[in-house]
Amino acid sequence: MTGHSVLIVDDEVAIRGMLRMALELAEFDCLEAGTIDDAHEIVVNQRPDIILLDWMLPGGSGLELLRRLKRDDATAHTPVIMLTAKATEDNMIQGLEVGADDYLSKPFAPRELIARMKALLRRARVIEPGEPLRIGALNLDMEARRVSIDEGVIDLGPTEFNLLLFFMSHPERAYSRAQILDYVWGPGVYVEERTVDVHIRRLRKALQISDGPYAELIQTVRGTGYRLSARGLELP
Amino acid sequence: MTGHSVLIVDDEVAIRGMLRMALELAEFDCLEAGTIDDAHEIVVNQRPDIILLDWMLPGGSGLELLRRLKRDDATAHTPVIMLTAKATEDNMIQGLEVGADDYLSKPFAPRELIARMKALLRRARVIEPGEPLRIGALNLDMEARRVSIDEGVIDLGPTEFNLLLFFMSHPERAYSRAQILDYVWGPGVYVEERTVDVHIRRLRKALQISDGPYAELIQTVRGTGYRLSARGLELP
DNA sequence: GCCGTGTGTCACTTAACTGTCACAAAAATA
DNA sequence: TATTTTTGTGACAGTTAAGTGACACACGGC
Repeated sequence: MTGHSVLIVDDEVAIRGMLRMALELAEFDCLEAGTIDDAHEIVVNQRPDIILLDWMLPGGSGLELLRRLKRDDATAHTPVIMLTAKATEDNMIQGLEVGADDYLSKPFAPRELIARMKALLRRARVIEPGEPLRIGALNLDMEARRVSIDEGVIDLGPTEFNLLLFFMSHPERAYSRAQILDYVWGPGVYVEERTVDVHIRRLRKALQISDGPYAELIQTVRGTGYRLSARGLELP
Repeated sequence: MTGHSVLIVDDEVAIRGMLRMALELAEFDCLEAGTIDDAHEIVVNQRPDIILLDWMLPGGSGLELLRRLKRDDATAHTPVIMLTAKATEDNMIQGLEVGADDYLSKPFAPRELIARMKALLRRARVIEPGEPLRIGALNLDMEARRVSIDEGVIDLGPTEFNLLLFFMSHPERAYSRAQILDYVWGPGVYVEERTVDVHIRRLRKALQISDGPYAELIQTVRGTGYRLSARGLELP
C-alpha cells in the first residue's frame, strides 16, 4: 500500500496536521486543502487516489464539494471518506445519496481510518450519485427514495430504506450490528443492537413480496452480523 | 454500556480517584495502575476493554507502555486513550506511531472522556479488513467473512472460520493444540484440548465438499498438533 | 383529541453451534 | 503380534445466537 495519495480537506490546520502525520506513517502521500475551492483545484490537477473530507467546511459544507466532484466526470470516480463531527442524525445516509463512499465520525481511531482507506482503495468501487442501485430486478432509487422489484414498488419505512441503501452500497461484506447502527442510525445513537435484527426482519419481509429470492440477499453471518450478497442467487 | 472494564494508568492517586468516580458513574468497572509495570501486568492478566493512559509516568513515558502492548499480539488491539498535559504535535506523532487511538488533553470534561470511550468501544469490534487469503482456488474473504472454492461457497461456523483464518495466515507451520486454542479461542478460555480435534474434523469435512484435495491442506503432525500446508498438493 | 404509521424493546421460540464423551481406527512402541 | 499412545469419528446435550410476534410509545396530520 505505497504511493497512494490522499487529499485531506479540513479547515482546521491542527486536524490536518494530525491526519497527515498518521497517514504519512502509513505511507500515504498527503495533500491538504482548507477550503472547497482549494480542494476542488487540487483534485482536478493532482488527482489524489482518495479524499478525506470534513463535513463542516466554511463556504459550504463538505457536501457541496462532493456534489461538485461527482458532477465532473474526471473526478467522479475518486473515492471519498467523509469525516463527520458527530451525531448529526442522517449525515451518513444523506452523504451516501450524494456519493460519499464511507464515513467516519470523530473521534475516530487512526487505525480504523487507515483500515477503511485501504479497503476502499482495494475495492475501488465508487458510489455513483443519482445512479439507481440495482441487483437483478431489485432497484433502489435514491432520489425518489423508492425501491422496486420489476415493476412492483416495495413499501419500506424510512429506516428499512436506509438499511437497504446501506447494504446495497456496501455489498459482499459482513457488518456487525454495532457498525450497522453506526452507519444507518448514525453515530451516538444508543439503541439496542438487537433492534437491527428486527429491522432486518422487516426488510426481508418486505423484499419477500415478490416471488424472487430477494429476501435471501440479506444473509446472516452468525456470530458477526449481516451481509448483503447476490452470490449464488438466481437473479434475472 | 455495562460491564466494560477500564484500566486507568496514572501516577497521581488523586487523578485516578477522580477518573474512577466519573467512570463508575457511567457503569464502567475500573482497574488502576500507577506504574508501567503494574499496568502491563494488569493488561496481560485482566484484559481491560479500554485503557486510559497518562502521558507522563515515572519510569518512562506512557509511550513505553504502548510500545510494550503493541509488541504483544494479544493486547495489540485494546483501544487506548492517551491523556496529555497539552496536545502537542510531538506527542501525537509518537502516539500515533505506536498506536494510541485517541487523545485528550487535561483538563478535560469527564463527559467528553466518556463520550470518546463509548465511541471507541463501539468501534472496537470492527471487522478488520485485510488482504484476501487464497490457496489455489480456496479463498478466504475476511471482509465478507466467507470462504469459497472456485465459485462455490463453503459454509463454516464461526469457530471453523476462525480456525481456517488462523491456519491460512500461518501456513507451513505446526501448532500444538494449546497454541491453537490460545490463538483461535482466545487466551484464558478453558476447553479440552481435544476440542481442537473435533473442530479440525469439522473443518476438513466442510472443505471436502469440493472434489479438490483441500481437506488435505490441514495435516496432522503426530505428537504435536496440526499444520496447514499446500506442499505436494495439486492445486489449480 | 383521535387516528395511522413507524419505531424500539421485550419475551418467547426456533435454529445453530459447541464442547465433551465413548468408542473406533491408526500409529508407534515393545 | 500384543500393547500403548495418539488421533479420527459420530452422537448427544447444553448453550448461545438469531428469528419472530406482540406491545407500547412517539409523532404528525387530520
